[in-house]
Amino acid sequence: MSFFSRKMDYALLVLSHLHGNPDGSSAREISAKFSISRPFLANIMKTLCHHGYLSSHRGVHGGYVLIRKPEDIALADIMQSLDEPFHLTDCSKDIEKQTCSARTFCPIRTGMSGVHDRIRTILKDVTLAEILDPTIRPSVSLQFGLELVSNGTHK
Amino acid sequence: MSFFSRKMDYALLVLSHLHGNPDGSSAREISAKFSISRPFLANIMKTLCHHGYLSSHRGVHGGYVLIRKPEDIALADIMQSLDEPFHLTDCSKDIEKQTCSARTFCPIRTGMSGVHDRIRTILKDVTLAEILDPTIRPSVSLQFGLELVSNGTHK
DNA sequence: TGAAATGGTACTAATTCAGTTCTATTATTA
DNA sequence: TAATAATAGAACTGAATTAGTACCATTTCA
Ligand code: FES
Ligand code: FES
Repeated sequence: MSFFSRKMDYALLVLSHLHGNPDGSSAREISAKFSISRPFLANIMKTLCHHGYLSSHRGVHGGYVLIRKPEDIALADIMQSLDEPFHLTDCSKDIEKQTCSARTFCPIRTGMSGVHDRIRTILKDVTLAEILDPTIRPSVSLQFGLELVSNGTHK
Repeated sequence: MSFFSRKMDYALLVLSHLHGNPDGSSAREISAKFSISRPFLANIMKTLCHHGYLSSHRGVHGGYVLIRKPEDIALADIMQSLDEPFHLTDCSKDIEKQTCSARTFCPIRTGMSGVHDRIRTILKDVTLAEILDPTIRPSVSLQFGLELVSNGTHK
């Protein structure tokens, strides 16, 4: 299984396409362009509209328009709207409610929580704007820095 | 669905437990300690043994021993051994083979590839050693730095 | 009035995940 | 030497999730 569901993936295509088409576009157009099942894509676009990413217009020349700024749409947001919030393991959900039976003696609890946070930081940090134009983010160079340091100390 | 499968999660518990028990431990012991289905856990341990993380000893006082250094076991390795290598989307697999039909005009191809790399970097970078003792890694402080910088320029 | 779009909901099929089952082999111990 | 407790290996099943359909209603416009 992929990390991102197809809904998530298709949603990013939709949002990106609509960003390039400020006058809007319909489910038919987008499904044709990317060879995606039309009714499936239509459902996804309904959901995106419902969550305030798109505005809709019915009728013959209807369609959807992107109404949120790409900089304000984080991957974590889309994920939460379409599927569910990110969590690293089953236990991650439990931990907040403190229901995991192993929590008092679990040898990986703290470590996993750190990994959880690192990935969640990426998902909250990366926006549609960066997906559209990966060069705009300073975090790219920072990430390379991180990679070099860790190789130096660790390998 | 969680990012890590249960197999992955249980494997980390197994490896951590065995690190704390250098004389080894059996599937029975570990399944009892963490309340995990014994045959399921046994399968996981077989796989870990098969991939060279553990050595096994049959018979009445048999069991498994951790034979790889925690610093040399990255999350990406375990994931690959138990499930499949990390990939962000269905297309991520295709892209290497260049079979994705949208690849020539896909508006998110480069951006997604960047996200893919960032997450994969974490999975390759974080080892069992860091899971066991999250304070040992310099990347923790670096990560906080990254968070601060990105908040400063972006929010 | 008919075609083309979204709105809403319920349903189905396919796939994956989680867990089981069974038989064989090895080693210890009484 | 027989019972027991462990791993080895493979096939199988049930449950859950994902991916995709189907249907009908409503809106808009030509
Ligand atoms: S598995 Fe739940 S706290 Fe570690
Ligand atoms: S979806 Fe395959 S290249 Fe973008």
